[in-house]
Amino acid sequence: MKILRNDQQVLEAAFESKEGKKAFWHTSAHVLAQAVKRLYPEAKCAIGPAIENGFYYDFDFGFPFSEEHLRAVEEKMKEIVKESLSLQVYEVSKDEAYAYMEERNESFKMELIREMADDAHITFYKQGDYAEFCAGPHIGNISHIKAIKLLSVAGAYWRGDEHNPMLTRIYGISFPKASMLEEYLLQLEEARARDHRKLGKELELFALMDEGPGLPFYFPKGLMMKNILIDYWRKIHRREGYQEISTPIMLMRTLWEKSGHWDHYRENMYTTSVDDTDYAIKPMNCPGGMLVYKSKQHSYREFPMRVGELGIVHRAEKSGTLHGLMRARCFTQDDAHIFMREDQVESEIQGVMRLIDEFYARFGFKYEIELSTRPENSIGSDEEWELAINSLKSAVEGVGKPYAINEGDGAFYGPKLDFHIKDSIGRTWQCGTIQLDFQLPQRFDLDYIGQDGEKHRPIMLHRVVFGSIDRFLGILIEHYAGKFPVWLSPVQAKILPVSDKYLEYAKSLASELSEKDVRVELDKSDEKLGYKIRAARMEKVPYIIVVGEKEMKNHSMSVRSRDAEEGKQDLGEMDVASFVNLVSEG
RNA sequence: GCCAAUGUGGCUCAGGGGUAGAGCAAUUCACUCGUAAUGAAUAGGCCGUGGGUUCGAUUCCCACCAUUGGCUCCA
Repeated sequence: MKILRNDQQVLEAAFESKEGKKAFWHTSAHVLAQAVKRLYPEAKCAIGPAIENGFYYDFDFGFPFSEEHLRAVEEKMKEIVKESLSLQVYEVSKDEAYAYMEERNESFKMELIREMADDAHITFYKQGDYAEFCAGPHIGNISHIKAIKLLSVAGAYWRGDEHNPMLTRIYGISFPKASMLEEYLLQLEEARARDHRKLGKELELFALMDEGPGLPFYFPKGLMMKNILIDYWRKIHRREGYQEISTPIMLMRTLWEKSGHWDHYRENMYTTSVDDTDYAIKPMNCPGGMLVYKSKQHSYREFPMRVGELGIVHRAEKSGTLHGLMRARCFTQDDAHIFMREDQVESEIQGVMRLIDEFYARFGFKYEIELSTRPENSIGSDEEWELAINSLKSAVEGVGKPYAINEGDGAFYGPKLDFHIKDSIGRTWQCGTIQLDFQLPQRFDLDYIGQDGEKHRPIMLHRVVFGSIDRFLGILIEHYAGKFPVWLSPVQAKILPVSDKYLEYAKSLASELSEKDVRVELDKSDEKLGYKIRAARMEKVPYIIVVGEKEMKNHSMSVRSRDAEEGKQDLGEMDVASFVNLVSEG
């Protein structure tokens, strides 16, 4: 066992744990507040917790807080840390605590204290001239904070409520070692290099234009990828017995009134009017799907009836929330509605779970499952909710997957299972969901003829696997950092003639490969081979094909793989058939 | 929607009250080339949009639009 020799080593060891980091960052947040109070005594402190990566503190400065102020605060923090102040802990009564904050005019702190029990003993942490009440824990001395970086300034509502005043939130991170900060900043850079908006532009996949905020334009390569994802989706869903429909992008107001969207979702819908009739562009596919179901009578013999729709939906998301393909105003959902009898619910849910499992495995995604239960403002009877939650539970448990319960986070019309995928740099994204819905079948008065010859109401579930295909593509871009697997690459191979003399041969090779369904591109530029290779590598094309004198003579090609790091980039000379094989294996 | 920042050729960015600059990309010419950048030349911008201040604005001020980082929201 390693023997720890001094405080700093103990601290560094503690920093390895989640709790250790939390204490370290929480203390850093206090130092941040201390620095702010020294520079701007009039500033009011709100709250300042440790977060997953670092810490933040909310202040009311009473003036616009800029990047320059941020740098000044960071410098002040570094100064304070050098004072090597120890943290003192003591308890005071509620009245004493209140008096202390009142004296300093800390109105947010006062509000927090007012809400505490009258006989509460309030713990204070104090370092030098700065003290505040806090549950802790903290590190013993601020001198352990060897590296500090204040990362950004942001607005944040007091207590997270948009009706409250907006405070200035300062985000920062700190470490017990300077090298750890450097490493962290490198990681941030890596994440930025993967940003799907940056790669989307560089790889010519998609773009967002000023003329359509949140409305993505797909370029040929991006649409190629989207279509590949759709082809894969269709193949698997056909195999699983899904039918596919398409419903109009715009429908009359009366439909949306019936579905409840006109009342509950109006502010997110784009509307228009034609011949004095109101229309809405669909924010969801379900109501259209209901009309398709109702267009004929159904029998229990058709059940479970799985109806998919790759529907384009539009939602008027608030301007500040838009984020590339991840949060857009227009996207394609891979929806499906499954109509069934009560006794089919569990096995249908398991079927969807297997499908999701297969899909995510295709991309190497690990995922976690969350079960969201009844929220406060919900509709439906207790029995319905109980049945629905129990079916979801027993379905998940039957499959043997672990899951977390997210109490009260279900949709107002039913509980749901959410699938959170984890990408290659550890970030999680909510994609798939399975939701039971009692509301729409009722609102649309859906029925089927049962074995007993009577009419019954079907049970319906909504489900998506990709969620939004566009968003999923964005996640894939970041997950693979643009180095897509061969089957997903918009260009699988790029042909580089050694010089113009071999251009004709390169062209004939290109059409030969295209005929064999290899997505191939030809570099016609009059440049040296080294230049073309560099260009092709920056495009992250999986295979680079070089053709010159030798290849022309042998009717062959020299293939080089994108994976140069492992020293296996040169795959040597091969004929068309072997290359086509190689590509189809990838 | 709210807080803060940003907006300069296709891209990445510099500049700055007197009418704009680099690198890459593009085009042309020469070279016809064997595994990460051949050389030279040319062209390309109403400095996000609209107002204002000024003899003069891309630069300063205001409004708007879009983007970025957050908050809120995310049926």
